[in-house]
Amino acid sequence: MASQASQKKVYPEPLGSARDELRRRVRVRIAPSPTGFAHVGTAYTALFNYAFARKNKGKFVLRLEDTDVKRQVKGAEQAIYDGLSWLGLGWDEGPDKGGKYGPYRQSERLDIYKKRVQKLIEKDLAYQDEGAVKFKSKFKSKEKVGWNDLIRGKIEFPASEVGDFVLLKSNGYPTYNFAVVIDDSLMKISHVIRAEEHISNTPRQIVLYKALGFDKPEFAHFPLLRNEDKSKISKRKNPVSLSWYKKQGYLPGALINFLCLLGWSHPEEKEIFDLKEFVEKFSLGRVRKAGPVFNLKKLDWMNGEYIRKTQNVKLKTQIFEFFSKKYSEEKIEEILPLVKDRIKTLKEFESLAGFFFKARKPKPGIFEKDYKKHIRALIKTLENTESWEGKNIDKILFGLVDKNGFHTGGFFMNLRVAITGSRFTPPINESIVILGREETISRLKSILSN
RNA sequence: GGCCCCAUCGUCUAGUGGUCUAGGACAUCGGGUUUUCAUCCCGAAAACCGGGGUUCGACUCCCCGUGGGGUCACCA
Repeated sequence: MASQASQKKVYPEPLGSARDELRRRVRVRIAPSPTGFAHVGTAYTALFNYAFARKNKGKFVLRLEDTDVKRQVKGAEQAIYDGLSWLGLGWDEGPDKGGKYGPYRQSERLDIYKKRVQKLIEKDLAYQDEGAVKFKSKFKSKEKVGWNDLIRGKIEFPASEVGDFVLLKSNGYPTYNFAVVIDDSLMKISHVIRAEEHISNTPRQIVLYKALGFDKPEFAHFPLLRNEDKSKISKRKNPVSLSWYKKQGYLPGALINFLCLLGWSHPEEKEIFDLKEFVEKFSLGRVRKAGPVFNLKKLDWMNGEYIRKTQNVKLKTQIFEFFSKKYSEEKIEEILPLVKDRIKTLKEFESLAGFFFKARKPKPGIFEKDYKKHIRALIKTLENTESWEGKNIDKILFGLVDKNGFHTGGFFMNLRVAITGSRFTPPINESIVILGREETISRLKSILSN
């Protein structure tokens, strides 16, 4: 409803002039290294890059930085594809997809780096040293190297900070700082959007752009996700593997939404929105500079919200798949309305509704008083009940309470515990309707026989 | 330690000099609905790191402290 003009808070996007923008097509990338599982930090980086690319009608490139031979892990590459795909963060070019600036695995670009390093040696900008090739830095004492960061503004380092550093390792592989500059240049990356941990690498890279005769791209450094103690997010202190979130039963849309709100805020202060809306509203100007603490409490709430707004037919399928088709879709669909408001993750379906599929013995002592009396009366009544249908069950149960003068709360709790083995359950009347007459009576009887 | 980045409720955040007795969300606590647990609804408590400037006026701008973080590899 609000027109563009009425939105006062328009942040200037520091992208240079509109003409610059047209001249330079937006191309962004993420460059994970396949050294383990797919990391939530990779997803976070991908999210911002994806949004920036889509928003600006540009391309989003996936490049694998597999230059650390020792830390290479076998399924890591696939895990990255799976994780990003699960979240709906699709890329336009990559090792699996190809593209005209490939190859997209650095291990397949070794000859490119060698050629470039050779040129640097010829120009006396690099030299051999113990089997490696190092960059030769030569700066005047007061020189500065800096850039205008799209998120942080002007950042400057004393050029003296850029010492000589290795470009090509003795095993023929490039170092990160060298490969990243060559690849970003050759792949025509226009905006390097990455976490703030890379700020201190940037001076070296800028120096290299110049030495290699490339234009430097724009840089934007967003904040780093933090542990509770504010240190950089880590495996030790947080679940960081994307597959963990999937296994816990978080919905990809909820995880994405949660990540969106870390370091960025919706211009209308909305909390719940999808990836499409994020792309529409995204701007680097709304990215905060301070590192957000990664706290799952809000994700739990958000996931519950997403579960509640998912259509039953869809949610049914998700639960069916989540539990590897262990429970029948028909049964899940029947139970769903009873549990939808009560679960925060797909995984919780089992703890809440598992009793439908398998009887659970109540722990002794969790019954209310008179439970045997209640159960005996129940069995007697239910055995004489023909119509096993919601309205009738309600009528019969309340009638029973009335007739015998049972304490209502105690009576229903005892029925609940006898049937489900728990005091926290979906609505019990509706549950026994689904469970069926035979199973219900059988479970009640088994309580008395113990 | 050098260099660099950062600083609003417990947490995520709004805020770009006056609209701030600082707004929202999660979490927490209290209440309502309810045969449990949830959902839902209502309410409460909870923050501008400190000190100097600039200004008629600073949460907002500048400086200095303090605190936190990142980075200083033939890791990325």
